[in-house]
Amino acid sequence: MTPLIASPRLVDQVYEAILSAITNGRFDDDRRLIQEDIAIELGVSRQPVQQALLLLRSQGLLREAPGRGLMLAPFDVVHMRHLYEIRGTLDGLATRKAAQSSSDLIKEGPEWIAKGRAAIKGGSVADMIAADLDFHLFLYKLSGNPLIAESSVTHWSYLRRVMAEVLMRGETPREIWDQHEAILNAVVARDPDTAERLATMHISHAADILAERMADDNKENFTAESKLPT
Amino acid sequence: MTPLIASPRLVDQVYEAILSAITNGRFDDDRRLIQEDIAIELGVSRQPVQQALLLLRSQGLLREAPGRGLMLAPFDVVHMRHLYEIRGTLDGLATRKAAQSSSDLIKEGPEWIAKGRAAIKGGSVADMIAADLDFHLFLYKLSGNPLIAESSVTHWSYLRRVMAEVLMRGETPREIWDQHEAILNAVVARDPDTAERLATMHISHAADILAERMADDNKENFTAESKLPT
DNA sequence: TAATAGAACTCTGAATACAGAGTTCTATAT
DNA sequence: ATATAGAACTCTGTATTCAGAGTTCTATTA
Repeated sequence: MTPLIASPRLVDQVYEAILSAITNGRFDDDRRLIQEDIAIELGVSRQPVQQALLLLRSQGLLREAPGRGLMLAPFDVVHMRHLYEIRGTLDGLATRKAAQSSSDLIKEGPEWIAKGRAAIKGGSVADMIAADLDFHLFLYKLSGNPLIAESSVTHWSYLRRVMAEVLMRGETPREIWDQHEAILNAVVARDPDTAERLATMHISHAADILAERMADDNKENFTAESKLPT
Repeated sequence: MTPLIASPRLVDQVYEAILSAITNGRFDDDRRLIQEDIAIELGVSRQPVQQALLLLRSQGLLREAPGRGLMLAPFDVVHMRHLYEIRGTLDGLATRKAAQSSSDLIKEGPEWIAKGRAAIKGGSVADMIAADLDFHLFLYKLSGNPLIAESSVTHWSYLRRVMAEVLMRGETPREIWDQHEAILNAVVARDPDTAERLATMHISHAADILAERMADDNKENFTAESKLPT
């Protein structure tokens, strides 16, 4: 009695396709996204592609290229920090509210933790990111405010890209899942203050790690400066 | 040396046109938005209209109508509360950061307050809403995190509609601008804790007012229940 | 050899055309 | 008078076409 409206809309599929191509690093940083190329590759007309790109651009994932067309929005440490600042407060709110709620859903918590640890053992970056996202979405859902998850969609599509790039090299910080577990415990214990505090700390810790890594391989991969047209 | 790329894109203009039509209450709650009608009215083809609607829908302002086409997303007290919950934390963050920053912009503060008070005296609802938005945007800018303003765009396009509907009847709560002034003072005094606290309180106060008003003229104007297809 | 006019090309945004899903209307049968 | 088959209509999503802005290439000239 819930779904009712399936969405076989081409736009949505194209949107997903492009998004996953981006997060999987299948686009070079300086490569321009040409409507027609994508259309041909996906076997559709330019129309739905154009709309999907419009959406992606409105979410800040793509930028107007100086000359012509669109390209990936360059990401730099500053921008990442800004993103995490917002996510920090939003996650704090979500976790606080989760600790105040009394949903049955809470029982699923340990499962998500287990999955996360398994992903780390497994070694697939994509799986790790997915598990991380899943855990946070779980908290959002628990919060009872559906808009939190909705707002974070944009952030995550961006973060997935950063995380992918960063986790690819260097080992994954294992303590992340200890922190997740601590957060979960605070939620289960119905301790909103602690839960919020832990969540906020967790996010800022994650931001620090990313910043450090980004600083490391700065020269090769992260070009923050916009090459001005001469 | 900044703008360079003007955007004579039709989509943007159509987007703005529809948005302002919505916030000005020029659409009945149950009226469906027909691409072709809008296109004709604006003297463009369906293409840019469709894209603008896509954007609007992706921001939650429009909903797929059960039968056919799009209609205004129904708003109810619960949804409004969720919105304000997020805005509360975001505004709290912005204000805290504003109090920590040391921008010259702060000097503009009193101007915005004056404008707000003038708007209330003037009596135009649109002006009041604009002034309110302007003040908060001012705080966002002061925060130094551009993403805060960006995230709140969606919220505001929704809020404008609620506020318009609600402020139209009943007098405008005058204390709002006293609160704004108090917030500004805390920011000027470089007192992040107080600033954040005041901002959060301000938002939750505003939410209470809206909720009360919405409850009042509930039966006529605010249809929260989704008429299930029989 | 270096600079430049302009031809050819690329790519986008917008308009128009087309096909299909779902709704409403109408006329017939009970 | 009411129910119903199906014709006609509405509106959407997608494809195709068109026009223009900006770029790149080429050939001519100083």
